[in-house]
Amino acid sequence: MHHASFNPLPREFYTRKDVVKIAQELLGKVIYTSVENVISSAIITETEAYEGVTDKASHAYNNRRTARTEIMYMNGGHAYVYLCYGIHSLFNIVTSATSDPHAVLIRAIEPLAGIESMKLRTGKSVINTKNATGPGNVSKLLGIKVAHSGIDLCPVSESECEIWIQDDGRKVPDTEIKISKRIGIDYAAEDALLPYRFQWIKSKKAP
DNA sequence: CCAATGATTGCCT
DNA sequence: GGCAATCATTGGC
Repeated sequence: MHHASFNPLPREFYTRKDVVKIAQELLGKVIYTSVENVISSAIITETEAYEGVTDKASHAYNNRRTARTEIMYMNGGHAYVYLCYGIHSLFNIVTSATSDPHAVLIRAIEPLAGIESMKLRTGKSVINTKNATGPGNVSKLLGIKVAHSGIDLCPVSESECEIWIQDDGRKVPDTEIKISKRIGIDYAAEDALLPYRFQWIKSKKAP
């Protein structure tokens, strides 16, 4: 049922205009990382959309361009990774076209593979394989660092890529998607209320 | 040059 | 619920 052969999402998935729709569709997709000769993977279970130049919560609000945010102006399908609070690397996926700086923040995952490496990276003896929450933790588990900012998520060959995302066939029912306002952006005034946060809350199986 | 700060986390009471 | 940790980035001087 779930196929895990190398099959990255195509560029066209990321270059669409509607970052909110893409954020929702990323639920159930699988992130793969190949760092330090280890493959890790995890299902995306929580995302947030950041809607470019019109979104007060976005780093690119009002066409703000700095060395850091320049990555957001790349074509869809690139990684935008930045350091938050001096401690945490936050992994985002750039979407839409070149010069339209949309991005999706990955906030929680369900780890699948590379669990032993995740233990080493986090220093934890137990990894939550049901729902590992927190964007800083996501990057730590998968080995994603600020140095990955700007890399292409649409690689041609498996050998030369460090991060990519696949649709491995998991269906996320609309009834299992919780939509709410985004976290930690109180400074964004009325935009802090936008329903741009998506969580896959799996229903418990019947006994 | 330099002070302020953040798309957070984990540990405290 | 409160709050400290910790530093690259940012913007102002």
